[in-house]
Amino acid sequence: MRINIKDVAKRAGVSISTVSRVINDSKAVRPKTKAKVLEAIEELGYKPNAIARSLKVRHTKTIGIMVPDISNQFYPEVVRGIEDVASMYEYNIFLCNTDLDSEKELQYFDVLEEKQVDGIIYMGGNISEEMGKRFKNASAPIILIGIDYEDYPSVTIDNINASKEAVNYLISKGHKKVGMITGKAHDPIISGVRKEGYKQALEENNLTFDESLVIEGGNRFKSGYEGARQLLELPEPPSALFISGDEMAIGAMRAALEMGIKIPDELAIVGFNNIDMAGKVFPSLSTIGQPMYEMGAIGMRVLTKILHDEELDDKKIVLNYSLIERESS
Amino acid sequence: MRINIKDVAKRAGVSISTVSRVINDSKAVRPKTKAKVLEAIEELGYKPNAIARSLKVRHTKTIGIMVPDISNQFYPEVVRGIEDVASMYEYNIFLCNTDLDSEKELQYFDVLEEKQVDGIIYMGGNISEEMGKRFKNASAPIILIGIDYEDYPSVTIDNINASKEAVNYLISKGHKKVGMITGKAHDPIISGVRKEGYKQALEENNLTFDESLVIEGGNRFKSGYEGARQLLELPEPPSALFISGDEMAIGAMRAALEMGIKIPDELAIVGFNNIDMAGKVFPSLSTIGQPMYEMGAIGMRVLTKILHDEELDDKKIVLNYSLIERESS
DNA sequence: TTGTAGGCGTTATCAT
DNA sequence: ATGATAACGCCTACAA
Repeated sequence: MRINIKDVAKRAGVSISTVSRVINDSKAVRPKTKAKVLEAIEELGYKPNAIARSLKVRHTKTIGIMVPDISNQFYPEVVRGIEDVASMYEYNIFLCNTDLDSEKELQYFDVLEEKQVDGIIYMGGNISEEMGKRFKNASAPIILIGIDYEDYPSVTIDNINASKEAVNYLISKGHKKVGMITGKAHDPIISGVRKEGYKQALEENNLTFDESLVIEGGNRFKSGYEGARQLLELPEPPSALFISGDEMAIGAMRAALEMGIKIPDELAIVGFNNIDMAGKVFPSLSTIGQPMYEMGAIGMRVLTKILHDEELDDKKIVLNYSLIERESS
Repeated sequence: MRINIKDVAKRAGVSISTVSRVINDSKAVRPKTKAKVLEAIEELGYKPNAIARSLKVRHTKTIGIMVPDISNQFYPEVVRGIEDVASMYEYNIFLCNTDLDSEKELQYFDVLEEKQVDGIIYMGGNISEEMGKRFKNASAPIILIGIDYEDYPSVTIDNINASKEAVNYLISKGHKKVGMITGKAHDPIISGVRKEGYKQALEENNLTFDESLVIEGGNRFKSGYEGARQLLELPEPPSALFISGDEMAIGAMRAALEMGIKIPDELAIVGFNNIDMAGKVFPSLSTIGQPMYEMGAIGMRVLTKILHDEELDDKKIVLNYSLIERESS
């Protein structure tokens, strides 16, 4: 049987209140009795029950994080960032994989609230209407990472300018025909916004946008591979590819290599995200770097500020991206 | 103010017990009153407080998972496996990154217990003495993944035979001089056991073990890169490398490629783990495949069995590894 | 079928 | 400086 505060009170010959006082070291308690209590705790191997405590104090020191898929390259880094600062402030994290499935999202959101998390960090493609309602009625503060929505605090990068810069860069290298592989069509940022940046860059450079040069991918290696094959088998294939996800970009490189197309001489590629592997593959991948760890860390940091009623100088944080030139371009 | 069971009781004009009964749909409750209650719940947007519930029922439907580093290639997969089956059984997971630091491990273990997790899944290099004590006194069942210890349930692969098979394979390809890059020296499995397999294979093939051909790495890309350079610059460099981690192996490939050494013609490499990227890099990496997702899923499955007092036919589960031949060998 | 009340392990207020 | 005691929100005998 798990032992509780009462047991140690008895053992130490004091009341449970003083035991409580020493474990929270609140108020003054005579050194001598404190010692007695500590001793009892030690002997009994007592550990306070955080659940009971939470019920009383009305917070749990835990936060929930909703992420599409932790096994997807992009997220472990940001989750790590979150967890590092969470643990600094003594929060634990519930990890929830939503697979971008709005049913799952809703469910997780509910249990997170039932479990009385102090805050929620949300990552995902887009916020469904139903989810929006949940957000509105949420009893815990919500932070968005990688996405923006209404007036919730968020940390993002400027995806549109990042994309524009990527394809501008490709164009500046002399490419007249640059193709693109996006994410799933319904994803407003990986597909929507980044494609918009791509279009704008083309326009600014007086190149015509050609729908047949952009392929809808699925964010994973395979769709990059297949997308690239499709593009590269065109009668007049593009000489450069902007791909809105590194894993897809690596798939695309693979396709090119297999087709005997030389990178970067015959085909230049720039990806997006700067996942860990981007710098490690051969040839290494040029890409737009998102500061993933920082996005997580900063997101969690603003959450702690909200939780501790600290002043928030900016609800909408947009971090710097960077164009990382490597061997693929 | 968060609304509670009392509020809905009042609203529905019933007692809190009947409300409790409908939300747990235990016992019979007249359809009509049930409807009333449901309606009240709906109107009020009531969500049961799982903390209060946990305090009463003495379990939390959450488990803790301790992992060295979620941003390290190997773990996201297994965590995903864990989470998938956890969510099937309606458990949530606390994710803790220990960095293999025993201080952190101890701390996390304590808060996990204070937060009354129903079980703990532990992954890590080795179990310190202090940690062993914690295990012994733990009030929650513990499952080990990727490591074995005393009589705790564990799911692993046969690392020694896996390693042996890897280098046997290399030798069968005609290599007489095969080097190795291990993990950190103190890690009993990534360094200890896998190195042992390497030695045994050498021995079985009447090749002499040469300490200067094995380098202690650090599990990451960089140490693979540096280790390979070191080995490859030897007057008589090995023609094959067995590397006890794919990320290091990819680093090693990189080093070779930069040195103008052709893979696999001049240097064959086989790694360990079969991380996601192993099949995606160029050239693709031959490796020992650990069923990472399954290890997580199965580990969690046995935990649920323990939690539900189901029969456990085997405490020590060892899964099949597989030698995956790709382009690097 | 429904309601009353005690208790889960704490914290915090109010006495002492 | 310390001790009783009433919550916190829920579940569950037991009673009605």
